[in-house]
Amino acid sequence: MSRVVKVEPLTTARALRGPFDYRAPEGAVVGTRLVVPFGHRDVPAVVTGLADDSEHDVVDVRKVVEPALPPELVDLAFWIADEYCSTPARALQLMLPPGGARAKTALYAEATDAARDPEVRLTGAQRALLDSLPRFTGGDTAALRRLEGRGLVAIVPRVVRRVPLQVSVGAVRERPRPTVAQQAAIDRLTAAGPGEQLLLHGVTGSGKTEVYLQAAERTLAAGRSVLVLVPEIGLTPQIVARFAERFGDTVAVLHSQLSAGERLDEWMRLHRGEARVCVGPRSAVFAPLRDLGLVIVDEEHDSSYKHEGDPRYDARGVAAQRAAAAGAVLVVGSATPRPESINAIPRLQLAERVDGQGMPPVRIVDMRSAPNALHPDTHAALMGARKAIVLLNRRGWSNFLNCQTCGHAWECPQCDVTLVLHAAQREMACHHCGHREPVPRRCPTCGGVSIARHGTGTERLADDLAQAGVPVFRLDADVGRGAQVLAAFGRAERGILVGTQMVAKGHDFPDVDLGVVVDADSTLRFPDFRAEERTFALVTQLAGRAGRGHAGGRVLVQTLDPEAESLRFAAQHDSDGFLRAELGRRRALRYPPFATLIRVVCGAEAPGAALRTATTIATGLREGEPDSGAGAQILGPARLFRLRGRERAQLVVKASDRTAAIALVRGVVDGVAGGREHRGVALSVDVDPQ
DNA sequence: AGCACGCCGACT
DNA sequence: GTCGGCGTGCTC
Repeated sequence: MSRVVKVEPLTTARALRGPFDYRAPEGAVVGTRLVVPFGHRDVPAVVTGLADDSEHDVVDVRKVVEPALPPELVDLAFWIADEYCSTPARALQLMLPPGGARAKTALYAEATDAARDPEVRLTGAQRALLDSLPRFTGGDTAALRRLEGRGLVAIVPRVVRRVPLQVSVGAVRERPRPTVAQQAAIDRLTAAGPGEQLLLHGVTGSGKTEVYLQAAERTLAAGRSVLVLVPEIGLTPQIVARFAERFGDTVAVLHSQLSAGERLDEWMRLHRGEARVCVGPRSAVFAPLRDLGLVIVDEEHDSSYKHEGDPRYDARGVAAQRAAAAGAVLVVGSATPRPESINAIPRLQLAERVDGQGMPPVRIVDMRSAPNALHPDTHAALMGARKAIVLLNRRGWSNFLNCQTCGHAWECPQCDVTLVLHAAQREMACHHCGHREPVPRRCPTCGGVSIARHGTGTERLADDLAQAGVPVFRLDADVGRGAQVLAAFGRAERGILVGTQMVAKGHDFPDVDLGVVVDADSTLRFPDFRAEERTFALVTQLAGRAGRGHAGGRVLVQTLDPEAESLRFAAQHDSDGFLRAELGRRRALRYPPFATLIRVVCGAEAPGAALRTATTIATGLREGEPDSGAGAQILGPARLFRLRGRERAQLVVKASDRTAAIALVRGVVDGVAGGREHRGVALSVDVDPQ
């Protein structure tokens, strides 16, 4: 029995990391959760190791907290801390069971032996009540309490499970007969050995989900568990429903739209091994599944797999690590796989839709001489369509207001961006920090009353189209229940679904006959090496949503750059051509997957502090680089726009040796974070930035 | 990161 | 006289 536990206190400080030693409580193992006295306060903590003695004077822990974390998740946390240049404590925070709720109990009544005595005198109602037991007391608590008082009934609290899924019991759908291509993929997946990775590249509608389901079925039959990651569960209820339908109670879901209680209960079902399939978004990669046999990452190109807080983990990378550590098979699937995946993972293809239809024709619409947000041809097509999906990646009414007299532009007081007009709320909002202010009546600088509204967002476009007399359904972060909007659009005979990127995800409606990308340049012009990939994926995904019905369909893509390669390939549905060209470009420019990028962002309120710290880090990196073996270029530092009142600066490391580069950055950043001259500067390291 | 300790200025 | 400013140092 070890006498000392090695403990990681769950603090957020970069400069502070364990392990710290405490006297081992009874039964402590790796993963045991604790509250420990730390400094002048009590702090939650996790046991990360055991030892016989310590060089410190150890003290007792305050308490042991149930349930413990599975030890594999403790290992995974250390891997994340290293891989994403964070700390073990921050990584461990990600693994904790959902907080803010306790197990729910209700009163449960059972008849005692005394109740069986024929001498007992009861009214008819009491007899009926006794005969209905055992059950939860429900509305009969008072009556049952009276019987309890006579010793005829025992009432005890019992844990009740909160159930987030409506599993349609008995509605188990006939499983479709796989196509030849699906069967080949299923067989290949089933034959895959421990730790093997496969990429399922299937066009929209090619039946990837059925392949996942059958692979999952075989994994479960072999006694192992299955993890299924999806981009955003609110917009992809269909895949959850299909897993639930096929596997019933064995499926647990974990996502932010569940109540805290539901989330805890689902987590506990996984922890106890009652549920052996977990479906969820990014954070579900930390689900406490045991004996993992299959990890599925659906829509693997989706950027929501990247976490934007510290640690800035990539759930795709974490999923691969988890699968490798568990000896599980990893399957990543997409109609538009990332160049990284194509380069690294053997591919299984599903080239045909299961309904045998081809892809809809895509036309590129040249906007260079069009005065309005919609080209006249687009407008005409929309008026003639039965059901259309219109994608405009800009929320609000218009994204830029200025005074026609003096030119004053309205900007966020905290961030260096313009405020976006939201007409329905009669306010202007900053999309970065959430700042809001009323719509101005006059210019604060010159008093002018003529204010121009530039640019078109989803709110304005939806309004314009509704004016034209077509039923419009708007879907973006400003409208509450996205699933309800999608359901209403699905039921409608006719109409236009207008929205941001989310309209191109997950759902499928058989009768959509037109897809429109209003402003393909909004992703294309983004100053980012993934701009081409994003644009290609967006157009291809939208094309996949249009033309599923008998009438066929078509797609219009408005752009100021009709020659853009990503649009040309998307219009030809040539994903292999696109990937070949994109990989060539990435190789030439030394971008991922041919190099690793690491971004370091410094932010501070004090003027100049962020840039000063970034410069110190850049200097440190340049000095350390020759000995590191990372083969790294250090780009920057460069100023970023101000955010939430904080000045920011970033630098980027582009390296050949990933592990060496991560070690180099970690060393320099931890050194700077530990020193006091850069206090007040927040440091964020992003390995593989999006 | 917190939190306490400690050593200096302007108020009841 | 004390209340409290935030510089400095520590957390098994």
